[in-house]
Amino acid sequence: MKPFTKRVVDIICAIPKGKVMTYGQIAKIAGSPRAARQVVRVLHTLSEKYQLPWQRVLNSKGCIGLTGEHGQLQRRILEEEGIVFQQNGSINLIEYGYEPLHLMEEME
DNA sequence: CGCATGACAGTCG
DNA sequence: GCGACTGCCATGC
Repeated sequence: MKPFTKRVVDIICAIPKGKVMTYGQIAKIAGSPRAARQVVRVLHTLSEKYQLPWQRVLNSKGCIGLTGEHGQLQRRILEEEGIVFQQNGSINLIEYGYEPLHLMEEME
């Protein structure tokens, strides 16, 4: 596990219940502002090996990237977490977006 | 070792 | 505000 990947995992695990984060946000905090793709890969790779809260990770549009059954499942889980979806099918990042500022302080 | 890819993001028209 | 293009970086073949 590379440092970046580990960092991403740590950040994702740090997301509290009822909050969500975007791939770009996670990537930026992890140390690579342009590594949203790697965050995606980490989720794909580790979500089945570890118990990562992948359902709390969304894209910059505040919407789930999946449209299949996994997407439906993710949406259902988020609703269980207390998150309310908007009529456009996305989530209000202003309210549910999680900003782990304490992690950024450690970076400094 | 080089090419292709990916649950994305940011910018441009 | 939305659709198309490009950038990024690790992983897989």
